[in-house]
Amino acid sequence: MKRKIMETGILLFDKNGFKSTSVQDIVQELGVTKGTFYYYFSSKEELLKEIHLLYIESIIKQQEEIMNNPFYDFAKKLHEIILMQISTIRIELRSARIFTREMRHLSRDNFLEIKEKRSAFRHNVQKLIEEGITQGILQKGRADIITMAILGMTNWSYYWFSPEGEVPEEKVADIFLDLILNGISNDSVYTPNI
Amino acid sequence: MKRKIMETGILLFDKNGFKSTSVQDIVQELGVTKGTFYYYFSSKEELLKEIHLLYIESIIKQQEEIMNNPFYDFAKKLHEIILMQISTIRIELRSARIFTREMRHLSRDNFLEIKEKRSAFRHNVQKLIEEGITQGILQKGRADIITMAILGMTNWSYYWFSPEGEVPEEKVADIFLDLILNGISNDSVYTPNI
Amino acid sequence: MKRKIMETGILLFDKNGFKSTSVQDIVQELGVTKGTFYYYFSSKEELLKEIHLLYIESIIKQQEEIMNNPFYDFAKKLHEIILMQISTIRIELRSARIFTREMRHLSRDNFLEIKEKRSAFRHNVQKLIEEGITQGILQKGRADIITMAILGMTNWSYYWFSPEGEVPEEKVADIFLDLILNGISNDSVYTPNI
Amino acid sequence: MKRKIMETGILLFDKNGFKSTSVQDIVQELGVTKGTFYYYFSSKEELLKEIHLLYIESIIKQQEEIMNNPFYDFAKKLHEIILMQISTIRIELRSARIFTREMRHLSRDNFLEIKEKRSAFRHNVQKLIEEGITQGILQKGRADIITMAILGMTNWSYYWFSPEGEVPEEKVADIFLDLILNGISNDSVYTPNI
DNA sequence: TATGAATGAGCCTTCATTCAT
DNA sequence: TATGAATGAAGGCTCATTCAT
Repeated sequence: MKRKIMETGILLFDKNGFKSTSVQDIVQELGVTKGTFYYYFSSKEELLKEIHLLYIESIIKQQEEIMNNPFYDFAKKLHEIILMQISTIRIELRSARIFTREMRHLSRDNFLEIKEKRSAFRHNVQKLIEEGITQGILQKGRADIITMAILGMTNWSYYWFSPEGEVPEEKVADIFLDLILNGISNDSVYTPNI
Repeated sequence: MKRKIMETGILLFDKNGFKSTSVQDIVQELGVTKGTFYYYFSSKEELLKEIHLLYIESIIKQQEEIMNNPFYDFAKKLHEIILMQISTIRIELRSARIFTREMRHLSRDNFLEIKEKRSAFRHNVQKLIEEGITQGILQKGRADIITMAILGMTNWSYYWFSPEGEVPEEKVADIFLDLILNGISNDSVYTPNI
Repeated sequence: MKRKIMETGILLFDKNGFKSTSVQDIVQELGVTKGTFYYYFSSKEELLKEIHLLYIESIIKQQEEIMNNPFYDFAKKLHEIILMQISTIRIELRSARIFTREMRHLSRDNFLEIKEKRSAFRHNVQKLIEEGITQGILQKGRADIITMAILGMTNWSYYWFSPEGEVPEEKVADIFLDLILNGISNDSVYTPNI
Repeated sequence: MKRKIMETGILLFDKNGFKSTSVQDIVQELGVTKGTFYYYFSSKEELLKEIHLLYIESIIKQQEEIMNNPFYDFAKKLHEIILMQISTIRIELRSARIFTREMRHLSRDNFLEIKEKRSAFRHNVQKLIEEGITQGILQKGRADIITMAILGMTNWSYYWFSPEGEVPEEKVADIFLDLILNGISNDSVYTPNI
């Protein structure tokens, strides 16, 4: 039952937003009563928090498996991390969207707890970029801003990518990775602001 | 007064979200009463709609000025469009965030009206990419997905870029443009998935 | 309207208790809606607080007028204060009962504010007793416990005295005063615990 | 277990009131579940009723032992009854307070049952006063109102007397009895309202 | 142009109680 | 004897909106 409530919560929070989804909406969908909801969750916010935790802990775990894989070189790691995020869409699209949109509705304590894990995820990506620079594979540059550019691409994909569309997720990951590493210009002569 | 209501609405919708901001919150901030609000706006949603329109029409207008500037070549246009979006942060950060987060709270008709303009903006970027390809400046590829990657970078910047930070917006735009055109790898030999 | 809400609140809080009286009960009695209630009071507790304040400030004011009356001697003052409390029944019986029964439902801050005024009332009575002792009118003794005995008599009367009964309030006040000053035994020879 | 539930009920009903104490509060305090509660009591009200009965039957029994003691004269009886009530504080303070405050939450039938016993207690006191008058020990007067004055003193003591304070209960009983019999004025010449 | 009073629907949450196990 | 899951009614409170002035 708890799992069913979470699934329905994810569905409705994504569709209508946390604030616009009432506990009534959730239990009605499940054919149970409000009392049941509060038997499993102490508040609507707790449900939101558990949804956040489930998601962030899942992708942090995947990320760490990639980072710690001794058979992966730098490029493979970057590719896998980007692919992982895009692939996540297929099974956790809704959670991912809730994650980026509804975090502000967590209370201060829960907010900070989630924010910390979110930062950890970002730092791991940034660390990877910095390693690439150290190894001479990447150009020197602002690793922090590059990181944000990459996360921007992947996070934004939750709002347009459709697993049912004509382009499969692997293809999107390839395009992203190629863009990030090589750019899209035909030669390398262009220098901005000249 | 109408302008002041809009400004306060932007402030609060951004800070707390559309659903979590009550008409009471807005008028209280201004020291007027609810009656006043409803004299200028027929509903809370209408305020949201006007905020959306003000923003999207402003950036569409800027975009078109760039696109139609006969003195700009392709690269300059791309640079200017990216810079324009980042620069917007300084004066319209809040509107931009509301734009990406609260659109779902518009009623069907208003939603469609805004969505159309939003698509127009995206299509203009995509058209620019396609021109670049046609002109041989860019490599052949999925212009649509490249467009989403670019929009992802810029839209995401609303959630981390701070005009008060150490990196100025022009620098961010340069980094983004360089990433998009040339990538970040040290050479061009890398080919993913081989 | 605010006054009407207070009157109804006094009626129902006395009859059924603060906790057992819902805001719905109050507004239903008045034929208005809950919104109206919350237009005048920020919470149910605030109504309770205002009821407390109205009562305690009223009797403190009366008490001070008696205490400061230069034409009253000690005995007259004591008589008037006891009579005042009994007389209050006729118009503020319900408030008086709420006062002694529902105070615990005030939040900490409101509780302390009311408690302070309540103590002031008690201290004034005790001060009067101490004056009587100093002036040689009363026997020496524990003024504090005597005070509690007197307050017990008068406060308890709220639970049995009926203004419609055969004994008028002045008569009750006389009996109380006589009991306090002279006791009920036929002579003064009795000494307890011998 | 039943006894433990009653003890906890007494504790919490006194501390927070009947209405503000949930069955959940009680079983939580005991580390058991709601099912257990309903195994021993058919409803929350039944617990309240048993608490009332336990208390009132206990003090009625004590009262009757005093009244029927052939070695006690009138004054001794009055003294013992007052002392008994004050002494009760030490072991049954909470029950006594619940008794005077929560009776209204009993259903009609239970209410009447308890009320009858309560009246019996009061009538016994009044009968004692009347006997004193008949025997010429007390002045003629309204025995009913005198009774209420005495009960007021003793009942009120539940709200201020502390067994840990500097004045022991025997001393309080002595002061009360002396006040009732002899009054507190230094002579007997005072006549009110002249 | 602006106010202030009122509405009514809906929201989150609590809680006494039931019942199969 | 005791548990754990579930119910359903009610409670306090919020809020977008209306309307006479």
